[in-house]
Amino acid sequence: MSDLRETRLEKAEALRALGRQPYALRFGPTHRTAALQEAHADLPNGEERNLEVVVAGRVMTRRVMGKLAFFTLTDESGPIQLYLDKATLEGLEPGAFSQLTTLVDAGDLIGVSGSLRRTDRGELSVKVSSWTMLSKALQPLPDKWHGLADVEKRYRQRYLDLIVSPHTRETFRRRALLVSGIRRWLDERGFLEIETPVLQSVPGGADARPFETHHNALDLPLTLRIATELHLKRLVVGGFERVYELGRIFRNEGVSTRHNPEFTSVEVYQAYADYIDMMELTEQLIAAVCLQVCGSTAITYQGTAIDLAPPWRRATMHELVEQACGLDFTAMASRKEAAAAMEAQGLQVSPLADSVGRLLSEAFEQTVEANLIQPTFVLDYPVEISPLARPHRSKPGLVERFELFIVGRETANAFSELIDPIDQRERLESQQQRRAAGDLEAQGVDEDFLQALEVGMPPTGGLGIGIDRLAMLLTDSASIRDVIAFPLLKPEGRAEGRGEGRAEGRAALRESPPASHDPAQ
RNA sequence: GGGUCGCUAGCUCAGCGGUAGAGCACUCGGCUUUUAACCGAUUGGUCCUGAGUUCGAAUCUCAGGCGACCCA
Repeated sequence: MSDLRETRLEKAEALRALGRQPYALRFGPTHRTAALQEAHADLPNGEERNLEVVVAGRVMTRRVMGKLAFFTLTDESGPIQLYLDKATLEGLEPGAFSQLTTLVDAGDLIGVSGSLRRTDRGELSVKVSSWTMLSKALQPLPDKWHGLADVEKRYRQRYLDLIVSPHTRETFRRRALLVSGIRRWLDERGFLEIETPVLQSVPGGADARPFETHHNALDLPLTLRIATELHLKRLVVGGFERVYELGRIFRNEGVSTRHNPEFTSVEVYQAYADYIDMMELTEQLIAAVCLQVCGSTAITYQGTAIDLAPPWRRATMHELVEQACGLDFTAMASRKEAAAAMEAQGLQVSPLADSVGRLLSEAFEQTVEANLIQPTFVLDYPVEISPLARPHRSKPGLVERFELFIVGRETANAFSELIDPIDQRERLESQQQRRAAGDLEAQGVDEDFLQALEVGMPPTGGLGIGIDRLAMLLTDSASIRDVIAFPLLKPEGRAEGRGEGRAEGRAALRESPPASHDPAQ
């Protein structure tokens, strides 16, 4: 409501009139609040410690009672109580107490200095002797007790969610630890992170529709990358034996609790390795970062206990499908036979699935996937759905590929990479035909990538891990939007009305005196 | 793409055909040990948007917007 905002603007002006700037330049806290809480846990109730501390943060709650007041101040590490005693504050500066209690609102950022005192009720507090306004908030905080319950508002105004929800802060803190932990683990093992282009002429490396954009100066249509795979492989051709890239991927797809159009992956390539090596790498890497982030490899996800201690279960797709629905796809001689068997089991058969291998994959999705709760490597995929993976060393029609499933979700995908340039060309051309036939997710032919393979690529193991899904797992988050700070949402319908409000606000600000921080003055 | 649910004060919510409500926040007054402080008074509304039904719509109907969840 603009009334609340007007009141706060008036308070900002009142501060200026008193010689207190509502927006400070800098401030030097001596401590974080959590460090104080920990270091002075032994301070008895009702006693004071003769130590000068300076803390800064956001005022979360105010309790004013005449000549004494208590505020809760929160910095990134957590809260601490401010003990505001009129006699102490006004001893140094007349009016300081009443200014503090009338011109500082919940939501403002302030800095205080004072000594430490534990109140009679046992709350460690900074007994404030002086205070500084650091940033005057014009908007009120959400309800201090209920917080921000509106899920949509939590996503649209994540800053509010972060201010009032410690749990949300912890989620993004853990995500940051996860990302840095993965990089550190790989760096320590000699992997180099090399950045590859986001803007590409030929999207490749995955089956997905890309976002399309345009380069003006070159008058060139471009797409945002749907994978980092083909460029990282070029780097392996170039002689880097261990490379990775952790970064943003863009796929022009729907939004769900498991999909955001932009998401984060890490792809890892190791020369002279195969998919067996990548399985080991995957479980070691994920177990290590889980231990760092969660303190244990035994975690709980949405009420289910998950054990990420290696080694993890390994089973072929054929075995898992047979166990789940009794269908032995190794015995299926034709698509027709496989389709009939699936329909007899009550499974859905898509007309787009034009081979035994694609039907196997559909049967897997329908009968197995959701039940793979504990970490499971699913091995040996049909070649038709794996155009970049090497043919299996002993199983015709299959490739050396695994996907990792945890809590029913695909979390990683890896191959013994296909390095035979002739085979690769045939596979991509076959993809191209599907594309021409209307499969918008089928890959195109990247001639430069094929050229690179012809120069000679060492046998290589490659791996991709979905960082967002891993973050969901390690933060016990039900939706991918809970682990993406600013998930994609449609613009609000009421944007016009709000825009007008903001325009008024800017105009109002311009009416205030000329900026005193102009260096020319 | 289909289904279910939601959208009312800054926040959290009630109201479900008859004057638009509560708690917190805000404003004012009181209060030197509170921590969802308390006590008293006041203020605050495009009931998501539009159309329809009706003497009368936040409430019923239809269409649309945004979101959540489930299914594909």
